Amino acid sequence: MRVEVYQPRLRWDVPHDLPALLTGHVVERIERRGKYILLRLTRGSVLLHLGMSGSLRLVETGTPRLTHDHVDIALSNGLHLRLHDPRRFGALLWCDGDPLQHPRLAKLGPEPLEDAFDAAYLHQRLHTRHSAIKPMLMQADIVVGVGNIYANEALFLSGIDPRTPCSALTLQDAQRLVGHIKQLLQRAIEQGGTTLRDFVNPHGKPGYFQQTLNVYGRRDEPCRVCTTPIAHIVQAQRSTFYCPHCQKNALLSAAPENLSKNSINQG
DNA sequence: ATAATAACCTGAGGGC
DNA sequence: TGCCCTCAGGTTATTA
Repeated sequence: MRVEVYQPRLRWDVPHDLPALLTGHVVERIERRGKYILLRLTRGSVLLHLGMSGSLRLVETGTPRLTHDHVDIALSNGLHLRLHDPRRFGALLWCDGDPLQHPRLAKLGPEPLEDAFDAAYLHQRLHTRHSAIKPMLMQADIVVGVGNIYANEALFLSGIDPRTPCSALTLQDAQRLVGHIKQLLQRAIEQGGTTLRDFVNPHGKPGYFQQTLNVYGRRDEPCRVCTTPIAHIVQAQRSTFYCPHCQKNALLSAAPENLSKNSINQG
C-alpha cells in the first residue's frame, strides 16, 4: 500500500510513521466496536473514528483530492481508501496488539443491540448515580452508540424526563429505556441513519430517519401525542428536547399510557 | 470516587 | 457583499 497523510491533525494525531506501519500488510477483516471501525491487518490494526463529519470512500487512482481529504491509502487492487473529515473530530489510530484492549476501546460499555445490554445491566449501572439520565445515556462507558438524537428520542418514547436523577429510575424504567434504545437504533439503521445537515450515507444519499423524530430539533413545535410545545434545555453542553407533559420525572409518575400505543413514531 | 465543564474543529445560517 | 456570532457533533482532559 502507498499511504499519504495530508493532514495528521485529527481528533488525535495520525501516527507519523503510518506509511511504514501499513505498507506490505493485508486487511484481513473489518469490524466495529462502538463508533470505531477496526481494520485488522496481518500485523496490527487501524482504528478509525468518523467523528460527526467524517466519511470513507473508495476512489480510483488519479481522483482529485477534495478539501478535507486527510488520508489516502492506495490498495493493491488499484483503488484508494480516502478519509475525508471537514470538522476533524474523527481519528485514525494504530494498535499493535489486541485492538479491543486499546485504551480508547477497553472501557467501552456493551453494544446496545447485544443481549448484554439489558434492563438489569442498565439499572445496576445507574442506580448509584445522581446525575441526570440524559447525559448519562450518552456516556460510552455505560453503553456505546447512543448519541444526542437517540438519547432524546429514547427518553421521549419511554416517558422519562431527561433531568431525572439516575438514582430515581426503577428497573421498569430501565426496561423501557433499553427496549426503546434497541428499537430506535435498529430502525434507524434500517432506514439509513438520521440526516443532520450534510450527512450522507455511503451511497451519497441522506438518511431518512429524521422524518420520524418526535422531539429532537422540534423546540416549540407541538408534541405529536399531546400537542404541548416541545421544550428545549441544555445538559452537558448538548441540546435536550422533551415534552413537559408526556415525559415525567420517574420519582413522580410512570409513563402516560398513550405513549405505549402506536399512534406516534417509534422509528 | 463522582460530577460538572471546557476543549477540539469547520461550515452553515442568522443578524446587522 | 461581508463580518461576527452561535451552534452542531463525540470524546477526552481538566477542574471542582
